[in-house]
Amino acid sequence: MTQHETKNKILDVAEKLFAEAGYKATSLRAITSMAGVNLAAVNYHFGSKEGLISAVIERRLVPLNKSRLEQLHRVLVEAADQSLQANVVIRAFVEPTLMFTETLPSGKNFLTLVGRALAEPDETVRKIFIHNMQEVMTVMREALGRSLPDLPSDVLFWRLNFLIGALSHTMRCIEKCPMALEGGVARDAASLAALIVPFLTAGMEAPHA
Amino acid sequence: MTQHETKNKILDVAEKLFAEAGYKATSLRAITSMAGVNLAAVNYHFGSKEGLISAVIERRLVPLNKSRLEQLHRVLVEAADQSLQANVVIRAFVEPTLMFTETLPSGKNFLTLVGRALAEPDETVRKIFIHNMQEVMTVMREALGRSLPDLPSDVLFWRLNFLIGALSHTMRCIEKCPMALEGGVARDAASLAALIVPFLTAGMEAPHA
DNA sequence: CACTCATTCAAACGTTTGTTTTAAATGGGG
DNA sequence: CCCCATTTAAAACAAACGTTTGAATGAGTG
Repeated sequence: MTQHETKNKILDVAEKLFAEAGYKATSLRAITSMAGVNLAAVNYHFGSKEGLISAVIERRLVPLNKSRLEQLHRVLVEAADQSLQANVVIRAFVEPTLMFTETLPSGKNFLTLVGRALAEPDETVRKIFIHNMQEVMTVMREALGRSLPDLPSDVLFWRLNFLIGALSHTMRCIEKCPMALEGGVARDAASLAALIVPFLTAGMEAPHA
Repeated sequence: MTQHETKNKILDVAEKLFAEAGYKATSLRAITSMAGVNLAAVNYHFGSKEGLISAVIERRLVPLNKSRLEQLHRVLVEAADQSLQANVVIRAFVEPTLMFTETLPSGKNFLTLVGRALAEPDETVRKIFIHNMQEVMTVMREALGRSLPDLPSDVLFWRLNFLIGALSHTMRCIEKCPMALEGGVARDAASLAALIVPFLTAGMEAPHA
């Protein structure tokens, strides 16, 4: 097995097991044995378990955020002179996110993993995630601010948090909805995006006291 | 130290440490040493670590859900003949939740803990939480359905999930917002509720395709 | 006082964890 | 062909984990 194959096999299995059982509860022995590689390979290639989770997250989050930034910059340029609509900004952020499940076979695993990152008690994981989200969050905030010029800064801040909360919960629900009430119909990523964008847009545009 | 004191001291410390570091990463030794009790006391009084987290959650979640159900039943009765407004239903659910921080000194710890429950990778914790949420979620769904009679069942289902996601993220943000962008102003529970209710109401009432 | 029994205690149990260290085998690129 | 990064197997490491045990404690009761 070549170096490239070994590293990728570890990343694939780790992504799957981290998504299923969480970072803390997944042992390196479970990962390496399922990947069919030696236990020492993780420390050899990634330095530590922390290096592994970092690599697992960044392997997919960097391209995803690149895609989100492209979409955001596109709608910002297209609306350079005209008014920028909130639903356009929100769609630019949400669609690359949810569509990620269909870009890769392991897309659902990754969305589960990263959708849990903000709620992760382990500071290690949270810091890796937040560090990678800094830029796109700043741009997102500016874009939303431009589309909602009458919204006070701190109201915008909290509504952006509500948006992030709703979206990250939805990302976790794609693989398996934890609260499945009877009659909860599964949705593909596209129709889920079509459902959540109007919800978030209305919330962002809601009147405030 | 009486039995009552021992059990409560363990519950208080466990609530705090579980909120800070999560269920898996918090050891019984850390809990018992901080509580000033013997290590074996946990297994003696709660049977197991799982029994402890169950007791920690239910000690506060049962009264909280009782309060939420009271509010929901109240608004359902008051609007028995007239039309039921979505913002009234949402406020009946959200306000007891966020106000919980001011009912008890450890309210923020508990909200952090339970706000993370749905994202918890450990199936044990998730099942305890979901089991305790079943009834109030059913009532909440019925109430929202009555206030939004034109909303298809599966759209209501997903929007309720968006609501839960936004609220649970907010619950975790009360103690410490993980994504703190510059200019993020802290809010007390009351003004946070006043911020999130219009957001969620507009989202629930948004037009759908 | 003696007895009871729930509670507390120190100590140890067996298991699992991440990590490191051996040494030998492997195999692709210069 | 040979070098060297890589892979492997095996073992050991110290540390931390949840749980169990059996003796000590001590307040309440007859």
